[in-house]
Amino acid sequence: MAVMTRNAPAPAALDEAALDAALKALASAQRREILRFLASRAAESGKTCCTQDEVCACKLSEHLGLVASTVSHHMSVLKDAGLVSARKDGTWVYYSVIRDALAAVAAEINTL
Amino acid sequence: MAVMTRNAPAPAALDEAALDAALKALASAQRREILRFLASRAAESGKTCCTQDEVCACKLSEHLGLVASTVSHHMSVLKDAGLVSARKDGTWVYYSVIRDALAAVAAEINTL
DNA sequence: ACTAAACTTCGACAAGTATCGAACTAAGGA
DNA sequence: TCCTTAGTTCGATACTTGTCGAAGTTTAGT
Repeated sequence: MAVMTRNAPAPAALDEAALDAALKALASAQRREILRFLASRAAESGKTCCTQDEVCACKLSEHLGLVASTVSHHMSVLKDAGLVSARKDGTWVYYSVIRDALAAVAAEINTL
Repeated sequence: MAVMTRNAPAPAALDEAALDAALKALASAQRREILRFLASRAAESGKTCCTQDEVCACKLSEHLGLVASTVSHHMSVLKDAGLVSARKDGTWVYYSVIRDALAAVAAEINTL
């Protein structure tokens, strides 16, 4: 489900509030590192909690050296900004980047 | 409007610190409004202090409804981030957008 | 039911940011 | 020289953000 337009035609224009949230979310080195980590799929492959293109919060915690509550905070900022999606499965939460959203932000910057 | 397809060679990759400064600068509605205002050339034309593609600080102050010192603060954030350039002429300072810098930030976001 | 694991929410504190008014600097006139 | 105009710098205050540890929630296993 929800694979949809891989051809990424129109990333859908953002309103000012959405752009603001996205840029505030991106204006943090830790959160950009999270996005890069998700984008790289972290694919140290068959670990217990991560599938091929998703990463669980515990991996992020380990990777960044931050406690779980801090990671949770960053993830909710990214989620609220529409830059990542979360999928819960059992006790784990798998995150992945929403590439179209990043593309939309990039497009908005170019039209500033 | 919009001069469009400039050959946009290579906007030059940003290092992490430059990207951080640029995104922090962009993560403010007031500063984005400043960039839009500069980009539109504000060209209410032949006013006393603004040339065709540049805007003086006093115009920004008026446009945003902020006192001069606050505008000065925002402009130095934008300057330090490399997103605008300033040219002093007499008692006025003319600002203009550095479009390549915005393009570089957009490109970095797309490669996150 | 009890326990453990994986998150999230809450409360607190430190650090950073936005804004103002006041004081300062620089440039052009009268 | 004195005065005015355009901006910058400084100091204060209010707001926002990043981070932690502690407590709460949800899910799975025994």
